Amino acid sequence: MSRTTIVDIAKVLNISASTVSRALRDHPDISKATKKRVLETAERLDYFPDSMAQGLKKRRSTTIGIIVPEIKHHFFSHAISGIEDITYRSGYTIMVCQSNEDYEREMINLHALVSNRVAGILVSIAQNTVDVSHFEILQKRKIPVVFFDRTNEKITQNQVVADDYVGAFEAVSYLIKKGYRKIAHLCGPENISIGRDRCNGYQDALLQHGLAVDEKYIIRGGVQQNDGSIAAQKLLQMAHRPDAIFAVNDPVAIGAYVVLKEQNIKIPQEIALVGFSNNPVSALLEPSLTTVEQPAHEIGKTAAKILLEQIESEEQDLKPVKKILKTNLIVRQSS
Amino acid sequence: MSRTTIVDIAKVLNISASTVSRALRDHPDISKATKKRVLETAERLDYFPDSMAQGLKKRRSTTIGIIVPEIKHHFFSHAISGIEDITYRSGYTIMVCQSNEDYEREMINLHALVSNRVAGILVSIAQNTVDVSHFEILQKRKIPVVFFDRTNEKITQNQVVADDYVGAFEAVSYLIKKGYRKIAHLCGPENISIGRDRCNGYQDALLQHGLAVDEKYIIRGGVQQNDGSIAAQKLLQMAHRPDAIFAVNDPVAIGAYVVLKEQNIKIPQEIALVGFSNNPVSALLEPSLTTVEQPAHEIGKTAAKILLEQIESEEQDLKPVKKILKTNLIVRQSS
DNA sequence: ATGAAAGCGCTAACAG
DNA sequence: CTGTTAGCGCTTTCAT
Repeated sequence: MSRTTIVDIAKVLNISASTVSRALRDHPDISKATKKRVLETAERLDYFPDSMAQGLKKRRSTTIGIIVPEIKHHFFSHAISGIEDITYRSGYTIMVCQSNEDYEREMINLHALVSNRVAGILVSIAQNTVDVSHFEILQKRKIPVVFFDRTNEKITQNQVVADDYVGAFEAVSYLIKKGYRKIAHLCGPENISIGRDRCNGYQDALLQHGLAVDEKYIIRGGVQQNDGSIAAQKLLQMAHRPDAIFAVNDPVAIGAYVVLKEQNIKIPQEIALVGFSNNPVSALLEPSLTTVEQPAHEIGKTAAKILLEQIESEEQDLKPVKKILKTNLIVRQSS
Repeated sequence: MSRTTIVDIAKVLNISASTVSRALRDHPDISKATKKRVLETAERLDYFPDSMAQGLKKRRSTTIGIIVPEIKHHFFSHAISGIEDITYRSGYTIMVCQSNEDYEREMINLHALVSNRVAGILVSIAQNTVDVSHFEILQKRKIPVVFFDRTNEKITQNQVVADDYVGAFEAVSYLIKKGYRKIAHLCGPENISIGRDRCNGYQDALLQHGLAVDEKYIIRGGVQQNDGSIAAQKLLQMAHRPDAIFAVNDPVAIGAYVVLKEQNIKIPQEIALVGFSNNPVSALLEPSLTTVEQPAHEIGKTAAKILLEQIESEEQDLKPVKKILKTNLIVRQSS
C-alpha cells in the first residue's frame, strides 16, 4: 500500500478532500467535530502532508537554502547551526550546499536551490567569486536573500557581517600600544569583504598611530591554515623580520603559529601573533592566541531572522538591511 | 512576469510540452534540431525546472535528508561535508536537521524529511534516543536510510561506523604497554554505540592484559567538553588517582586536559591522557593529545555512497549493509 | 459548514 | 519523432 493522501482520509470519512485539507490546517470554517475526526483518521493512517504538492500549489517551499564555502569550517558550521536554530522554530528546513570556494559550483548550487523553490537563501560567497550577477536571478524570482560574513562591494542586498574593519583596527591598535612596530598582516583575498575590510582596518590603525604601511609586510594569500604557514615562512626569511603578525583569521594564524613554533621563535617575545574568529582551539594553544571574537552563531541567527522577516512580510520591495555585528578583542598570551 | 515553465517554451516554439520535457532531459526520441531549439529557448527565457513539480510527479525528490545531533560539532560538520561531496556529484542536494541531542526533535526532523519526500536519509541518533521505532516509518515508505557513527543495538538497517571497540581496545592496550595500570575511562552514554563500544573496548583491553575493571574508574557522562571537566574533577578528588585517562572522545579529553592543566598536573608524567576522534586541535595542544583517529569525512562519504546505491538500485529488499571503518591510534605526547 | 472543480508544473503512457 | 491526455497531492475559488 502506498502513502496516505488527503483523498484517502476523505474517502474513509465520506467527506471531500477540500474539507480534509481545511480541517488539517485548522481552517475556521470547519466544525470542531469534523476536525477531530479528520485529525484522528490522519493519525491512524500515518498521514504526512506532501511538501512537494503543497509547494507546487503554493509556488513556494518551506525550505531555506544555504550556500557556504565549506561546511566543515568552524565558522560556517557554527553559523549554520545558528541558522538552523532560528529556521527550525518557524517550521522551515534548511538545504545546505557548499561551494568549496569555487565560483562555478556556487552558481550550480544557486540554481539547484532556485529549482527547489526555496523560500529564501543565505549565502556566504566563495573566495574566488568576483562577479555576483548570478544572484540577480533571485530578484527576478523575488526570492529574498541575505549575504552573511562574506560579501563584496557589488552586492546591494541584505547583509549581516561582523565589524571586520573595526575588529582589525582594534587588534592592530592594541599591538601598537603594546609597543610592536613592525606589524605584518597575513591578508585574505581582497575581493571578499573579510579580506578587504580586515586589511583596511590594519592599514588605518598603522596610519592613525603614525606608522607607515609597508607593503612587504602584507602577505596576500588564502584563508586556510596552510596559507598561514606559507606566509610565515616568507616573513621569517626577511632581513627585517616583523615583530608582530596579525592574521586574517584563526586558521591562518595557527598556520603561522605552527611554523614559528617549529623554528623555535618565541611568541610573543620575538614575534607576537593575533588571529581573528576566536576558534575554540585558540584558547588552548600555548601560548594561547590573542584573537578577535567573531560571533559565528550570532551572525547565523541574525541573518536567518532577517531572511524570515522578509519571507513572511507582505511587502514587495523592502529596502536592503545591512547589519554589522560587534567584534571583541580577546587578549591572550600570544601578544 | 512569472517564472518560465515548460509550457512557455512550448508555446514559443509551437511544439508540445511533452516534447520540451523530453528535449530538456535529452530523451533519445527527440531530434537534434528540436533539442537545440528547446535548449536555446530555455536558456534565453531563464528556464529552471521546478523540482517540486518533478518530485510530485515522480513521487520522490532529489534531496537527501540528514539528521545529526549538532551541526557544529567537529565530527558532524566533517561528516556532512563528506556526505555533500558525494551527493553533489550525483545531483542530489542535502537537507540538514539537527536534533540538538533531543529525541523529540529527532522525531520532528524525521517527519519533516518524510514530508519533503527525501530520496533517502542519513542519521546519527541523539544522545538520549533509546526507542528507535520512529524510524520504522522509513521502511513503510521505502525510504532508504543509513545510520552513521551513532547507532544502537535495536537498529537493524544500514550502518556505517568507526571501529569504536577496536579503537578503544588498542588505545587502552597501548597505555597498558606503556606501564599505566590505573586507567580511568570517561565514558559516553551507553545507549549509543560510541559510548557502549568504546567502553567495552576499554574493559576488554584491561581484562585481556590481566587487569581488573574498577567501576570507580569509569566515570559516566556526556560527550561534550564540559562533561570531561566534570569527570576529571571527580577523578582528582579520589584517594587513589588514576595514572591515565581514556576519554570517549576528544572534546571530553580536552575538558579533562583543561582541568589537569589548571591543577598543574603533569601530562603524561602524573596522568596520561588519550582521546578519540583526532580533532585538529588535539595536535596543537601542549602536550599534544594522543588520540584515536576516526575518519569523519570518510564515514560521511561511505554512508552517502551506500545510501545512493540503495536509492538507485531497483531491488526492493536489499539486505542491510554494515560497514565498519578502521580507526588509527595516533600516539602523541600526552601518553 | 462543506463540496466540486480547476490547476500548480511536470512526466509518461499511449497514440499516431 | 512528436502530440494528447491524464494525473502526481494539494489548495482554493466559487457554489451551495
